[in-house]
Amino acid sequence: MKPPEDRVARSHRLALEMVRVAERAKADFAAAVEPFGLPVPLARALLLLETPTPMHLLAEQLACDRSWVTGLADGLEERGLVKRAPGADRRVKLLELTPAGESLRSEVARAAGEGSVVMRRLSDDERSTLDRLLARLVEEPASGD
Amino acid sequence: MKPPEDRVARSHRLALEMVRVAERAKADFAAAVEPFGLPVPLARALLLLETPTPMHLLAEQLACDRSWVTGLADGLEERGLVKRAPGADRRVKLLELTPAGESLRSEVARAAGEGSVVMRRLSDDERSTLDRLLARLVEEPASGD
DNA sequence: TATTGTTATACTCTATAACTATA
DNA sequence: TATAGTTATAGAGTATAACAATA
Repeated sequence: MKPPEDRVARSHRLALEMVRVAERAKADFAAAVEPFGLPVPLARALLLLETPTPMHLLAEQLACDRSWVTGLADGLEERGLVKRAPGADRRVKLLELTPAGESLRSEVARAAGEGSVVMRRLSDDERSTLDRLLARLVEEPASGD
Repeated sequence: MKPPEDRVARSHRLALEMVRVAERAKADFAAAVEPFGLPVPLARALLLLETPTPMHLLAEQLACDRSWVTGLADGLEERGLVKRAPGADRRVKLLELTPAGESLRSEVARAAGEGSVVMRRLSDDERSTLDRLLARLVEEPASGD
């Protein structure tokens, strides 16, 4: 009865550490983005807008509600970074980066990558290993997981 | 100028995946804890109280403000899971598990471990590898990081 | 003066529900 | 009838500021 308990306890400890690292990653992101004067949720959205994107699809990518995206779009539009463009289906609005949005997006992407713990603390090999493990952890459950 | 950009972009992607996995881990924790009828923040605190702990130290372990700990202590006390005991320094209060708190704590710890993605998706070897990588990512920066 | 716990209040990120205009 | 975006409101999880007791 001891060995199974040990695996369980260790798994819990690792889960906690994953959360700690993620918090670190978020803090790094916030720090990397701060010089641009862009609130974090807006920066997250900006990075996803490499290509014109229907608002409901952005909601899906951010794993949030459509109503939250309305506010994000407002914020980005106020700053002149995106514009709402009509979609083929007239219910749909596309969020499309302005030239200012494009250039800010690439600056923010670079800063976010360079500022990340993953960049600063791991070697290329370690990044490959981590990549593989994370893929296991986020992959869709096969039938009956 | 291309290779460095690739490493940067990849690091950012990995950081995003860490966050996704952590969110998964949190959702797993919430699901594991839900049957106990204990709000998540209270469950997190409970798990840290293996031994009687000054409130300001719990705040440190949870990486939150002291004022938040007051509410957590209230919640745990209302449920009969901890009691506030006087410390040596009379400003300090120790949070100490009651017998009910002890037994619930070990049940919750088991459920949280068993419910975690890390437990369900990874082999023992993979857990060891992950452990090593996470340690690199959370370790204190050596002088001049 | 500095620190512990407390209280009241405010803030950030996000969800829910109800609305409108299309489909 | 169902879906896209909007609006107003509400909630969870936290921080901040000011305070009393103690060091």
